[in-house]
Amino acid sequence: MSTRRRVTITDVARTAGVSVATVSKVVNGRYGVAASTAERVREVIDQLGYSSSLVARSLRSSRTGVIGILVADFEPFSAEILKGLSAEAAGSGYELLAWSGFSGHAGREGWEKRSLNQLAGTLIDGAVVVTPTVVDADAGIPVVAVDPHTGPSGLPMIDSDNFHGALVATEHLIALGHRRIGFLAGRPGLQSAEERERGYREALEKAGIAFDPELIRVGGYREETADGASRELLTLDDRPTAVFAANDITAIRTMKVAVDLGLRVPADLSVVGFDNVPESVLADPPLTTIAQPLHEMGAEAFRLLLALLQDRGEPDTHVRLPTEFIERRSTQRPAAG
Amino acid sequence: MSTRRRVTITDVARTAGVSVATVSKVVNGRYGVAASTAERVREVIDQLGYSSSLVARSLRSSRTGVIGILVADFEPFSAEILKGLSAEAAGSGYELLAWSGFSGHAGREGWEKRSLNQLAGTLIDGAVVVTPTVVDADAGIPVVAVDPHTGPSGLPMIDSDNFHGALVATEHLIALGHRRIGFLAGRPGLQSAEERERGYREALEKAGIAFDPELIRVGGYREETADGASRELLTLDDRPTAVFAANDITAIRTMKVAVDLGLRVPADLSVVGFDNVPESVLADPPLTTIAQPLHEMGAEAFRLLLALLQDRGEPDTHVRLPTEFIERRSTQRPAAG
DNA sequence: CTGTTAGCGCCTTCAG
DNA sequence: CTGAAGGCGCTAACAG
Repeated sequence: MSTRRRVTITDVARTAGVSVATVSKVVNGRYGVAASTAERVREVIDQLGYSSSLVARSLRSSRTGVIGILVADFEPFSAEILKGLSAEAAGSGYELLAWSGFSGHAGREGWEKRSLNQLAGTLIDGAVVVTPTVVDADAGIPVVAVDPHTGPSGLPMIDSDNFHGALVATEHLIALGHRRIGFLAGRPGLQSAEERERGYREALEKAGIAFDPELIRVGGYREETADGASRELLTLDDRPTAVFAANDITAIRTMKVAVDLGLRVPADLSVVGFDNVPESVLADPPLTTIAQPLHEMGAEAFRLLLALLQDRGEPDTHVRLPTEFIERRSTQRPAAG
Repeated sequence: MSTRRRVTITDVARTAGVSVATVSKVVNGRYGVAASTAERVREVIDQLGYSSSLVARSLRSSRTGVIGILVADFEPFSAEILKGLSAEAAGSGYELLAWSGFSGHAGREGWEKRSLNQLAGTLIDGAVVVTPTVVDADAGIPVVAVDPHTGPSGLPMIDSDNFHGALVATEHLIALGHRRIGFLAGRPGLQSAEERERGYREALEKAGIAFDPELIRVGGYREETADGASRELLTLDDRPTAVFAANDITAIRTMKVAVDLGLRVPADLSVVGFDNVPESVLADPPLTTIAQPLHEMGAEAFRLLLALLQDRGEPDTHVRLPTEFIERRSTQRPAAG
């Protein structure tokens, strides 16, 4: 397949009969090159189709003009963040490099740190890390976290009002008449996961419903981890009549599991999600959920990072965006009133 | 912000009291290092949080284990391709690097070639290019194109049955009773854009409806370019009662423009899109469209590229996937029967 | 104005 | 078993 080698600056220099330094100057528009020489070099560049290697260039010079978006996976949540960020970055002069650091690696653990180490300082000038559980406070470059882990990270961060959203979601189910409400928890260690659980508990308490630890299972935000958990929940002797899943993906998964078990949604089981990723509308039935302004979160992350890169803006900023309740068709009154 | 420098192999070597070569061997699991030394080095690595720089590594060795997905932008279409590709790539041993090569650059022209040149040979082992209009036939690495430009490229490619999809979309409008049907064309140069126009014309001809060049405007697949075009279409003296837009994004945009002009969709204007990106369901009203199997296309692109990387598989493969008609609520019979 | 020199961080011979 | 040396493609000083 790959017969021809990549054309390097050396090839251009040789063909044009000048030194590599001269070519470099022409490419970067530095002064100190005769117009005629520059012209000839440019011709050769066009003819050979040369373009400087990002890798070599970034190894040498500290600034690359590239911003990294580090995600575990390209799933619906990170994809929406990416869209929002991309729209905001257009015309900023920065190129975007989205990196999926998880794929193939043994442990899901520490992908954020590993990815950051691999790219920071050389390839990228700054990074936005999506749902990190561990991050180096100081990676050597500005870093902004979207929906990060619990506890102080020292990182500027963007998230949404997870507690309030979860409260509203659970209150919606309670208002419908549900009393046994299951909770499919998120990824342990993530702040959003904890806040959503807190919102769930708070709503229960406010309504005077006793908290039953049996009704909480860890869905982990991911399809693969949600199946077993929701199955456990739905096969309890006294199974819940409603489930609040900590994100849409696992909520949709729960609906699938319910159907497999012969339950109808929402007739036999109400389900509420969180995020409002596009997939939630496509689900059957369309999912009632709590919307996070994902595009706005991506855009805000970019703005924050840009401020950091330009040495303005507080490093300990915390931007919290509001959530919104979206009622669709996966919830209704419980069968037995 | 960036106080501490990135930790390099030299730091590890110095701390562990060995040479960089030894550290390199430990990292890459090469033989020829005493167990005790290796152990000590590993400890230092953990302690310092070292991880080899992708840039430096890839500059030196030809293989990086990274696959690039080159897009102009992270918009709904490429995001779906990305999701499908990512799911397929999980566990393959390859890391994914999605690169948005357009942002900030002067000309939209030639982003594919530029991006490929910048990354190929150094950073990535292979690439999937999404909707390229120009590509170097031989970039030095295996390349797969998704929904590429017109004419022979010499590249393995994935697309869907654009002609048939467009035919079905237009026939749907005709069957509803529409006679003046506008077409909002796609990005010139892309094969999909041409095929969709061909399908539109073919349907008209089969139905014995005279083709009116006034009813075709170029939407260019993008929001920014679609606004003016659809406005022109909808303000014609004898305006169309239905519009078939070459993709969902511009179809949704057309609905917005229609509303701005005081038209109701679908009562006064029917609209059909193409792609079935998640946004089409979220639109108001939900968009009738032609579905492309976007996730499958991404997955297939990865499979093809993998085959190429492993020196199996034909370089001139062309995978064409079927489309599917999805009726939602943006189309109905024309008002005046 | 142009070429030479010295690395950026890493990996790979090749000696010790 | 370990370390020193060279070079990947490029840029920034510094000579000429």
